[in-house]
Amino acid sequence: MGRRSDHSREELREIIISAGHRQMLEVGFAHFSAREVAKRVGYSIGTLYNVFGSYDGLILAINGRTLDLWRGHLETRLKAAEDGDNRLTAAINAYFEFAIINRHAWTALYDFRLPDDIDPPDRYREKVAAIMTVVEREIAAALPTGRRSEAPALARSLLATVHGHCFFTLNGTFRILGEDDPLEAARERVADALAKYL
Amino acid sequence: MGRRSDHSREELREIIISAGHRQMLEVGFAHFSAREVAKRVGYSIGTLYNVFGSYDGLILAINGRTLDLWRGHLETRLKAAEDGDNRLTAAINAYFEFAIINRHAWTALYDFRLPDDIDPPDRYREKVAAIMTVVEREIAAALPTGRRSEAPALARSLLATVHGHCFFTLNGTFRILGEDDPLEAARERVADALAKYL
DNA sequence: GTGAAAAGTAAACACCGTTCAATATAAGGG
DNA sequence: CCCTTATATTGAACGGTGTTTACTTTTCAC
Repeated sequence: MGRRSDHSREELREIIISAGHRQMLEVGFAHFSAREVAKRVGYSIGTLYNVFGSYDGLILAINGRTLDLWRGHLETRLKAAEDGDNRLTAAINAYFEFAIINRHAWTALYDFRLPDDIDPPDRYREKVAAIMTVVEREIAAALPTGRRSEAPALARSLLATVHGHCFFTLNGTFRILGEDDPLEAARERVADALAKYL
Repeated sequence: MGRRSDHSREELREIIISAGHRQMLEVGFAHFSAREVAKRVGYSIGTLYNVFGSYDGLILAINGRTLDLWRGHLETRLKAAEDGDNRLTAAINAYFEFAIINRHAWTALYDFRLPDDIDPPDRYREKVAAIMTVVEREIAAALPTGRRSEAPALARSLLATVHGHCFFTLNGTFRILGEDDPLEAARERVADALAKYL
């Protein structure tokens, strides 16, 4: 067959990413299969390769979708935060909440690694940076006006801090170690880091 | 063939784990192959399955080896720390150092996930707990005598904190975000958490 | 209409984890 | 020493994977 009248290339890309993302949510990175995605969208495996170039390209697109949704979730929760709420607490909660609800897709963000000598495409980097921007804004708002220049570095470090707690929650490490309130632990670490600015 | 006189079952297990660990170091989790390990040790793929039961069993054994080496590295560095050195700084440095030197093997600890409904065998959990014990001891020593009971929870949380920084360093997230001294950032977060005890 | 460009196909390839009937060796009792 | 039994080991077979590529079909501009 040749071009199908019902989908432009851009639409097809979107369709495949949606189906792929859904499959990632269901089966997780370890059992994800490009062939299975092709079967689901009713195209041949060859077409997937024409559109995404490689398996890695497909995964990057799917993980990119997850990053978009994650940032959206973060911003929604922050927008819904009432005045007087601790916005950083809301952000940390949203971080965990998204990861837990979208367990397999979130995990895939870190299960997948590009070859050592290849770095992620700009589109992907921008999505990561976009999440960082949200966090940075909140950290900056929590700092005294005169020390806002420290926000970027602190935000990176606190993102890593929260990530560590979230990761250990989802990969079972905290279960082994007997930690039963990792969310509270993460909030405490963030509070500790901000305490010295008061 | 039948039993080979030169290796007991226990020795064979050891030989396969060693070769497997070496291969993991070289090619990483994504390109790791049980068949390739079998080829390297000169046994058939069937024998590997007799010894380890499954692919997951083999990976667990190899990751267990990595955990053993990691704890050893930690303890060696702590033993070498001079009096007056900040022992926690030494521990954090050792954490990063091991992960960077053994990049692929360390990463495999987190790339691999058991099926959702199966939890790791006791032997594996004990190895994770053993590392935790080392960290806990150091955290306890850094706390005022009266508050040592808080050490376990704090140690878990700080382990997650350092892990987050180390993970973002090795998976490239920090490169995307422009962080160029993640080790220092991790040390600061640990210091922040301990500051309130002074 | 016609022909070039775009879109789509699926067989072929080389790998993978997994199983299992067949086989080879070792150990032990008579 | 032989024969039995338990153990150790094999490798072909199976169904799956990502990837390539020669091929066909469709679309669209002229």
